[in-house]
Amino acid sequence: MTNKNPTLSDVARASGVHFSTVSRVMNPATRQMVSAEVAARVLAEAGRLGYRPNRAASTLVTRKSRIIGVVLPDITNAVFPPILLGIEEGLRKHGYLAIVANVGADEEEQLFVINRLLGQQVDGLILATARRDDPVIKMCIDQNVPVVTVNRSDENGVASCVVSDDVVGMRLAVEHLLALGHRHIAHIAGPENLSTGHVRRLGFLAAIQASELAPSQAFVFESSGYSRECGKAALLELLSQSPQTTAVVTGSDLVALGCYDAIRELGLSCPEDISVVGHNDMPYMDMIRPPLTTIRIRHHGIGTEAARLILQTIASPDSPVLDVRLKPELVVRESTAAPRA
Amino acid sequence: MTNKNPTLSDVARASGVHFSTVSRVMNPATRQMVSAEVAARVLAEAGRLGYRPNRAASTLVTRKSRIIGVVLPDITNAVFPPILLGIEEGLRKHGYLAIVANVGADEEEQLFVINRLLGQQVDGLILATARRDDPVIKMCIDQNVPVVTVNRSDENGVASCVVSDDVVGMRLAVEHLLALGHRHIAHIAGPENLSTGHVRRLGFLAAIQASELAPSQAFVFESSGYSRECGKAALLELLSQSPQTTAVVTGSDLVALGCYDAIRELGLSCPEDISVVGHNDMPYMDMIRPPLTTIRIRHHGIGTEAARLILQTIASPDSPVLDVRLKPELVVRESTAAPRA
DNA sequence: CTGAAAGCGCTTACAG
DNA sequence: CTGAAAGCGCTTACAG
Repeated sequence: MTNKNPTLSDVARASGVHFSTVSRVMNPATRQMVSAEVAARVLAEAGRLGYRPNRAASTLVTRKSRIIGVVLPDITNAVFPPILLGIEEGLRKHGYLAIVANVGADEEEQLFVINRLLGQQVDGLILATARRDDPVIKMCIDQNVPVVTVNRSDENGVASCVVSDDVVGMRLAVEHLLALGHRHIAHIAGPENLSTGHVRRLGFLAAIQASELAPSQAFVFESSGYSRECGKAALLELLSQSPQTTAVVTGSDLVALGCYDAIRELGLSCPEDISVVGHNDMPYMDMIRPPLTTIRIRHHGIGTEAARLILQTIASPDSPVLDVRLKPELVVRESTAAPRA
Repeated sequence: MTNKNPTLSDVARASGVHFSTVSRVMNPATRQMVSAEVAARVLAEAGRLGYRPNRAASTLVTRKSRIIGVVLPDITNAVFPPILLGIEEGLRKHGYLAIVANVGADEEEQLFVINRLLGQQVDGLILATARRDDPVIKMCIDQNVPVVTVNRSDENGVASCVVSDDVVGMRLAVEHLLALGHRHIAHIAGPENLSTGHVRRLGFLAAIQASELAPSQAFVFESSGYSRECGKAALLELLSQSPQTTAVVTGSDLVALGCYDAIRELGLSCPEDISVVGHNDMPYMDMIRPPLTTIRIRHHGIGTEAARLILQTIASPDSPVLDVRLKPELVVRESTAAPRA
C-alpha cells in the first residue's frame, strides 16, 4: 500500500465537486440529496479511481464500526464452526464484519481480549464463552456494550442468548432410551457453571421424573469438561459407582466418544452392553463405529439468530433481553439398542 | 455505549497534563520520552477512568490497523479451524486481531469481501482461497496489499504461501501402499486449478515413477471437488474404468469418506477389497470404521507460520516471496492392508 | 442542491 | 521533558 488509496478529496477533485458532495453520493442513504447527474459523475469517477471508503475515518465520526466481536472458547471444537458460519453470513448480509477471537476459560484473558475488541470500536459482542454467572458479561453490560451469547447463556438475564432447547433435547434422549426398555439410565453432566451443563442436567432429571422410573434408577455423574478424555474417565467412574447402568446420555458428542473409549477398554460393547446418546450431532458422527445416536442441535441456525439479535440490540438498545431457544431433534443411529434381557 | 468512553483528553484533564503527553505515555514505545513520575500519574488516571485507546483514531493517523483479514472457503471443513486457531494465536501474540470472512468460490464475492476488508484498513490478508492462477491475488498484489496464502498457493510467485509438502505426502502414501504389496494403485485427484489438486497429483505420479510400477499400474481420476459426495462418485467411476485397482490414495479425508460410501454401496469392504488413504487427518478419523490411514498435515503449524509470515511481510514489504512447506506424516490405521492374494 | 466548516480521537513533527 | 498545532479521512449540521 505504498501509493496511498484515493480519498473523498481525490474523487471530488476528479469530479469537480466538493468532497462533502462526494460523501453524500457514496452513502446510499444520502445519495438522493444530490442531483442525479452529479451523482452519476461522482460514481463514475469513484469507480475509475477505485475509491474505497476508509472505515477508520467513518468509524471515528459515526461511532459505528459495523464490526462485531465474536469470542469463542475453542474454534476447533466442531460445534463452533457452523455457529461461526451462521454468524458471519448473518452479519455480512447487513454489511457487518466479524472479528473472531479464541480465548481460554481464563477470565483475565477474556477481559484483555474484550477490551482490545472494544478499543477496536466493535458495535457489539457475540460471546460463546458465557458462564451461568459471568462477570465478564456483567462488565460489558455495565458499559452498555450490546452482547448476545450463543450456545450457552448467562443466567442473570442481562444479555440475550441463542441456545438449543436443552430441556427438550434431554427429554428426547431419555424418552428414546425408555422406549427401548432401559430402566437404569445415567447422565454424564457437563460443568455446573455452564448453562449447558446445568440445564441438560435439569432436563435429564425432569425427563426421569416424568417417567415411571424411580429416582434410584437414574444416576447423574458430573464430568469436569466436554472432552473425549473427560468422557472416558467419567464413564469408567460412573460404571464403578452404578454398575447396573445400561444406558448413558451425555451432554456432548465428544463425551460420547470418550464413553466409546471406556466401553472398549472395559471389554464391553456399545450398544449391546451400554447404550450411548451424544449431544450436538457433530460432523462424521454417522461414520464412527457404532454410528452415534445423538441430539442434533441447529448450530448454523444458532449463528444466524445470534447475528440477527445482536444487530437488533444495536439498532434498539432498549429492546428487551431475549432467550431464543432452537428446537433440537433426536437422531437415532446405532449406539442405542434395547438392554440385554 | 451511551456514556461515551474516556479519551486522551479526559485522561489528560484528570492528570493535569497535555493530551499529547498522555498519548506518549499510553504507547510503550514513546513512554520513555516522559518523566517517570508523570508517566506513573497518567497511567494511574488512565486505569482509574478505564481509558481504552480508540483504534479507529490511531488507525486513521498511523495507517496501520493491526488487523489482518482472513478469508476462508469453508470454515465448516475441519481442516480450517485449526489453521484459523494458529493464525489467531500467532497474530494476537503480536497485538493483531483477525477479521474472518467465509466466501464461496465466486470471484465477484471474493472481490467484494476483500474490498470491504481493505476499506476496513486491514494491514494484510491471509487467504485460504487461492487458486493456482488467482486474479484476486494478483489484484491485491497490484495494490501493494501484503498477502499470504495458506493451505493452497498461487503459482505465479507473487505471494508467499504456507502449505503442506504435498509431494512428500503423496510419496509417503504411495510407498506405504507399495510396501503392503499393492500393484494397482489409483489416485483421486482434486481440482486441477487448486495447488493441492495439482501438486498432489504430481506427487503421486512422481512416487509411482520412482517405483518399479509401470505407468499402466497407476491410474489418476480427477474429482470435481473435495467433498464426500465427490469422493463417492469418483471411486465408483474409477473402479468401473480401472477395476483391477486395489488401493486408492485421495487428496482429502472427505473424499476418503466418500470412498467408504462407494465401497459399501458396491458390497465390497475396506481394506480387504480396496485400501484407502486419506489426506489431512481431520479430527475423529481414528473413530470411523475402519480407522483411516491418512497423511497428517500440521494445520495448526500452518496457521502459526502464516501469521508470522504476514507480519513479516507487513514489517518488510520488500522481503522476498517465500514458499513455506511443512512436512506431513503418514498415520497408518486400518483402512490399508495387503491386497487380496 | 452544493459548499464550507467543525470535529471525531488520535500521532507526531516542531518549538520551547 | 512537555505543550501547541497540524492533519489523518470522513460525516453532518449549517448556510446559501
